[in-house]
Amino acid sequence: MGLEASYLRDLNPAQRAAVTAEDGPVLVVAGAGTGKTLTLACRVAHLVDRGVPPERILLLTFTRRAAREMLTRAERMVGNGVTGRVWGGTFHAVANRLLRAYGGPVGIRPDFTVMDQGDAADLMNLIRGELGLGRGERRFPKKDTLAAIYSRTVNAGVRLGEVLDRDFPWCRDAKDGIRDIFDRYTARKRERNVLDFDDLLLHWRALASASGVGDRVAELFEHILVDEYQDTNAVQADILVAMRRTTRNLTVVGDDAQAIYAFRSATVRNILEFPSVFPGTNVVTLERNYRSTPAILDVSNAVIALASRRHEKSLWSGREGRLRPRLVTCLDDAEQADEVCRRILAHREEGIALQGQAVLFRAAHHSDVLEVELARRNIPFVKYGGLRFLEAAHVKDALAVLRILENPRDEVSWFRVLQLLDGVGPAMAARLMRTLGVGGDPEASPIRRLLADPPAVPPSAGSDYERLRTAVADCAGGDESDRSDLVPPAVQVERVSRFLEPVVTRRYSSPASRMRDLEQMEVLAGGFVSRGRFIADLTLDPPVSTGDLAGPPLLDEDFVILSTIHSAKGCEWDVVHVIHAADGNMPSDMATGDAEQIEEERRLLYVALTRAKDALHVYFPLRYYHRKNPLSDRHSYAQISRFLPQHVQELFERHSTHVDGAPAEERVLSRSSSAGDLVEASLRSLWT
DNA sequence: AATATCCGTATTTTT
DNA sequence: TACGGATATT
Repeated sequence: MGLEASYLRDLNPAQRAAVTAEDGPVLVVAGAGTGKTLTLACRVAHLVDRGVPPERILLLTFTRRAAREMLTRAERMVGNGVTGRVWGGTFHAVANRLLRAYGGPVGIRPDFTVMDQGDAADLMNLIRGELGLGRGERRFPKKDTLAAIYSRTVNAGVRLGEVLDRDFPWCRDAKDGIRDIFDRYTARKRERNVLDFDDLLLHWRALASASGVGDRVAELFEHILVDEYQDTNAVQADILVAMRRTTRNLTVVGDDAQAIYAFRSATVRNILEFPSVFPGTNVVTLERNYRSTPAILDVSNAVIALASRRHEKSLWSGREGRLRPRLVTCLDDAEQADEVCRRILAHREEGIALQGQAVLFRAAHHSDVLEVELARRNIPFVKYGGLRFLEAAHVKDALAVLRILENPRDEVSWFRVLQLLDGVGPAMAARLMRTLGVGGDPEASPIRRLLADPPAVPPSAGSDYERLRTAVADCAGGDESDRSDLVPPAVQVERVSRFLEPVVTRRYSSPASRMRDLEQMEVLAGGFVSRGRFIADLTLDPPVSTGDLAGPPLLDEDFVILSTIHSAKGCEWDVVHVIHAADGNMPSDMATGDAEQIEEERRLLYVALTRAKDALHVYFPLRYYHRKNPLSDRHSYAQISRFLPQHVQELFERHSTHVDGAPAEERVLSRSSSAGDLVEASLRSLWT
């Protein structure tokens, strides 16, 4: 055995087997906290060490953040600056790059723009309106539903009828209309030179499967590595098969117990069937957990043990410590927020920085009350998941202006931009678009017409309109030919912000913080030389948070992470607080349709619990107020999550929040007015 | 008559 | 945030 790289010495035998596996297909089944990231990073380092050119390695991850992290770790191991040449990123980001470079032969123009989910929904809505659907006496699915049906249909490769029957039964009657919308939707994207997220995958598959160019693309890479394989869908699996037609060097890593993206058509079949799709697969299983204490692992194992499909591996902890996780019963959401804040501060007193702590929840709005409480106590936080930077209305407004400059045929963006003008609504916007020639003749130049021969607008819109024209003129480089790249993207964002400022002030609440977001956007744009690249990158890898209730934390400042469980995938913290562990929230009422959905919700709780290294707190509010009137005392009682039955609860240390010495259960009794169901509910919380 | 605007309500999870 | 429905404004 020759000189052994130092990074190999620190691995356990299973990890080392995965890292040093021979060429050919490798499946690494890696339980939570078993050093999966380390193993993958090591394998990249090992391949580079063995002489594989870094630019011939493709590392596919679930987020760009994950790719960056792994390549940084690999860089520390080999330390010669070459890992920067590895192709790393999400399936979507890599598709974007490959299609621009090699897509010609399959009919892709290199200057396509990328539409995100929201844009796709907007285009669906536009078409829905054109076809006059939804104006009849029967209800017709709304834009977000249409986008969801479409995405599910193409990603799962299942016929529309089946998708409707299985997942959207209430939309079955609208099938004909939906088909018409989908027809127009695909035609429209093609005309406008636009790809949505699903197209990126579909066209990559087509590109890789094509003869000729497909071979060239497949041969770009000697090795392909895929993280979070349990959360890939059928199209992504097809892409890998097509990309591995000449060499079979493919390493996939995943854990079927952590599959939480079935709603996006991901299927664990990809993992289960991998060895039969790629015969001769070397299967390595990682079962030793380095992350969590034994007590935390006991609870996590107990939760996943109840899954209907048994999982093969059982995690064991390599760590010390038997401090039990805490299960805390609270009176309500407010008291839960109060208690979480107290525990966060108590841990900080013990020396665990805020950065080492995270609060996890099922749905983005579950942290609303907590966010207010954190702000009140001046505890800084950053929220991941939920309303993102790109979903904020003012950011979409700015992006829409950039989009019409980039692609003057982008009618969705025109429609949005024109309605920003004071006194212009949908009808006036549509008329202006016709006058500018947005929808019609591909040769028409709406930008030129806007500058040279502007249509009349209502007096109220006058000053907005003039500022828009100034911004467009500045960004377009002052004449009709598109010399956009002469004006740096950051300057373009600044010009657009100037147009938007009065609009933002007039239309939105807290305009100051929104203008700060636009400044943030300007900073982001500073890293780009091309507007097109900036827009595509922003769409594929948006910044993760907005919310600045507690002020935007500076990089060197300490802050708590608030995150949806989905966004917490792959992360770990010293202390984890899981809130709203109530039935209806976990599992979500929205996901109790069939057994498979409920199983996914169970795995979601499992993912949340296994993020914790040293301490775990699970909180359960007893009562939920009805939304209608915050002043009224109308409320109902929750049950603890069905995934935490008695014998699992016994693995926790149980607590109730106390105020004036009375535990939450007793205060419910003393405060409540009507007896019967209240007594029953509060008693139930004692033994369920 | 066409639009704008206000208000209350419901909102899963993400590339 | 985005909708539906009601009312206000041009």
